[in-house]
Amino acid sequence: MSELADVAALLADRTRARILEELLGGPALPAGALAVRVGVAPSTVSGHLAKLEAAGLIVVRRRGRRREAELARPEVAEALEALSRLAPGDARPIGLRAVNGHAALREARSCYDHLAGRIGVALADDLVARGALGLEGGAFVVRDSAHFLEMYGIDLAGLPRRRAVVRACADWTERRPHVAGALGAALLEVALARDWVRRRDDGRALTVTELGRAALPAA
Amino acid sequence: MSELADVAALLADRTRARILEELLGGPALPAGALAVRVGVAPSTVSGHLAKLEAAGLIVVRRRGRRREAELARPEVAEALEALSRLAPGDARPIGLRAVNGHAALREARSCYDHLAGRIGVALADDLVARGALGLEGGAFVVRDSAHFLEMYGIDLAGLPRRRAVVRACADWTERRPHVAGALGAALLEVALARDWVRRRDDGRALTVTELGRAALPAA
DNA sequence: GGGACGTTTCGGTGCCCACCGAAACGTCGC
DNA sequence: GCGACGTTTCGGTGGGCACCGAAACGTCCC
Repeated sequence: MSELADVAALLADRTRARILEELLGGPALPAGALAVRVGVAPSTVSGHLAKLEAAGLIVVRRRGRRREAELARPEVAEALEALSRLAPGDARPIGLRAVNGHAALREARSCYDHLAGRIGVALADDLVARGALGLEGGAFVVRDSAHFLEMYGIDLAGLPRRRAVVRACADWTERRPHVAGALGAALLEVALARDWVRRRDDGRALTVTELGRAALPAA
Repeated sequence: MSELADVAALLADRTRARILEELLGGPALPAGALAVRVGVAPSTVSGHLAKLEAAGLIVVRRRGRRREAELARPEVAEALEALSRLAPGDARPIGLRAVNGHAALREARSCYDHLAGRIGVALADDLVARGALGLEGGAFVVRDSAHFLEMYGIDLAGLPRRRAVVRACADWTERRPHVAGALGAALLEVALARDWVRRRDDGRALTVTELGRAALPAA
């Protein structure tokens, strides 16, 4: 009964919540770096990561002598955002206030592992306009004409099948769907690799480069 | 810092989680009834309700000598559902398993205060088809031709303005948007008043009556 | 192989909080 | 008014858990 409380208990600890918020930024982080960022001993972080992994909220990859943690699935990011919408400081009537101080976040940001913000929404619109995607009742479907994406080095057939290939994700600031799922992650990778956008070191915000302004449909 | 953990802590207690799950069913419940349902002393429930109210998760109305609690806003229900999607038993690949035992829930159920399930989705589709609503990028907008709803005793102008008049709510079992917000709540009220659907006493599941099968677009 | 580095395990300490019962408070009905 | 009922406040008890430091473990680099 009430597994809900068990999951919530994992997020109820300040340190674990901070860890997950750091992971929300996108890139996988090793335990030691997390310890510095949230200001606790490495041993403490280690214990937390073990619990989060056991619960399936994060996955931990061995990478050399360090172990990098990242969110396990998009639902985790969605739950985190749904919870922060309940926070007292978040009583914005129509959805801005908290973001106003962060203009960069409105322009372009990564939502877990895919593009969000105005750029993300514009990209989704563009893919629909080009016929690559269809929007059917709030969910995206891939259309045959999506093959032009292979131009960007995205192999649709080769995308991991563990998650929905494409999924609509209601954007936080724009209140419009953008492309999440494996395709969304692949698109963000392409944008980073081609230097259209760059991660700002503080986490989830992205900077659109000159190159990106020329290449991306929204600029 | 990290208000997320504070909110999560409210949901992390088994008893409080049970209380909120009961409230998810829809109707407001007095403290004593909650005590019986979750199996703790009334004094314990009283303490929990005070905390939940202080945090703005529920509102408590005085009604005679009893105090009835209900969820404060749709975001609370959304966060609860987002969290239960993380529960270990909920590892359904494409979104069924947990509901399979509850065929009634798939057919029609109330999601916080509006119609959901197959009926709820069909209703939303129907309203779009009739031109009452438009679906613009994942959010519903009210169109002029929505006036025919007044036939059902729904006064669009008289709906409370505190919340979005109409809002798309991604349905749990159907993965399709249905009508939430004040209009969604009003529609559920109409359906209950005209005996198209009846609440089953166990909470959120609804039964579609013969009358409803004739009147509702989906049957 | 040896030493540095990142990570984990373990024991011990301390705090926070859910629970109940008893008593006080407020409301309803006669 | 006076009981009955629903609810709240308060003190005391108990359990669970986050935290750290020290030591063990595994991996990389020279």
